[in-house]
Amino acid sequence: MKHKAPRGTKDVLPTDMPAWHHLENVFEALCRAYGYAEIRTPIFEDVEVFIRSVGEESDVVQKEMYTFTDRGGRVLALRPECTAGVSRAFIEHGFHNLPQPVKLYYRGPMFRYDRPQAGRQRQFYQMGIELFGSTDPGSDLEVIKFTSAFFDRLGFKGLQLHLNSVGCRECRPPYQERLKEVVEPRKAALCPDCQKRLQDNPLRLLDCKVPGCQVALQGVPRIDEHLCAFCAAHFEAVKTRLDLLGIDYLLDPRLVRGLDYYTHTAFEFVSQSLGSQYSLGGGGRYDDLIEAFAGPPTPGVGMAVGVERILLAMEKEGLSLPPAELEGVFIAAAPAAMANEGLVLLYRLREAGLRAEADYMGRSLKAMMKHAHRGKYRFAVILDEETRERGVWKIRDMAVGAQREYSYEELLAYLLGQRVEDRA
RNA sequence: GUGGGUGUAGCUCAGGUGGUUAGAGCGCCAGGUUGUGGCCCUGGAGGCCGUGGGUUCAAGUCCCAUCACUCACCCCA
Repeated sequence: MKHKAPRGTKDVLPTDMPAWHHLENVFEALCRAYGYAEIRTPIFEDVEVFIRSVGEESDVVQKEMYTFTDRGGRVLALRPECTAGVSRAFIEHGFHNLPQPVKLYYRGPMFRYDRPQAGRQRQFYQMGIELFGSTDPGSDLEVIKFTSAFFDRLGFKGLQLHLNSVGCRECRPPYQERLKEVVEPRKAALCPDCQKRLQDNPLRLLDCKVPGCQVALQGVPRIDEHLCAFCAAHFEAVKTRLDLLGIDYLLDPRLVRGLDYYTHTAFEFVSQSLGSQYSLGGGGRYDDLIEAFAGPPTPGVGMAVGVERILLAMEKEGLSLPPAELEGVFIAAAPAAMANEGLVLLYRLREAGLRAEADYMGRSLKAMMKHAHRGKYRFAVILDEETRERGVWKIRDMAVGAQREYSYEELLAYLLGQRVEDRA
């Protein structure tokens, strides 16, 4: 084969679409209920947008970005996530002048240059929400509850919600210093990556999975024990609200998340059935992000879920989609009829918005019936020499096999008036 | 970026130690006594055996490279 989809990308085929649409429909129904409005931002931005938001030191920026220079010499990058772009748009369009909070949702492809694996692609789809303008713990709760409701409606059982607070610019730096001090003497026991992290981004030490590092880090100070008064109170308030709504969570002091803009609440929904790419979605609070873009200080909290990964998990857990209904009309007509009244009927039905199809392949009646069956059409209209002579139209209900004859007017009234719900 | 596994029809997979015209199931197409789907039966189409080199009289089979997928690391959706 000469050309294949580029490494780490996938075609989403017509047969995949029912599952995709199901996810999108469930997500958008929640957005409506929760009051989120859609925004679509460009698929690429100035690299700076991502460096400033996601973080210079993050893996995403360091080694996973698709960066390129356009013909005008602009340095751009395909978006590795969408919070940065949405935040940029928030400032650019003066959304801080709107009644707060401003609640936005998005969906679309993201790009990360990473080694592909099941559940990890170079182009993948995320759907996410952002709530700007409030520090109220209720807004953290809303975002988490939204995510949890989303997974519930898809039929997930047993997903785990990991929860942590990563502090704020008041309490995180002192904590990071403490961490450095404590870990420094044990430096020799750490993996090379962690030795580097100790310098650049000590928080990331915490979620290293190398066994040696975990041992070396035992008894290290926990961030949830070093939060400032504000952060501690905020975290408590979020937890209280989760309890109130009966949402189970697992406190995970090692949950750090790789995007540097997070402050306070960080959370992640984790699947047991997925191997190492187990995170189905996550998010948190980012109170300094808008300011980092030179916008007016504006807190925010948001989340994103990964479409392909959810689909994988649903398949593994045997979660079914709503069954496909029989729908529409297949016109099984002899050639002479199809050149005349069959053609007229076909477009009459289509103009009325019905799913209607006829044969272009010169099939026999038997083959057309089979085709109508496989194509999941509800009705077959059968036109042959005999029905033409008698001036009647045969219609067959494929669901039950019942068949009857109508005049043209009756047929139209039946198909258009009652749509396709009732039986022949 | 590091290490392991895999790569044969549209799909899921068979093809001991290299040996003629590469198979099955599903799907697709056609037919089963002059045109009515589902079940069943029969037949047909469809494969540069991922790609490129090499070894050999002979390679789907062995070797090397490359690409892709996959698992783990890493990272995260």
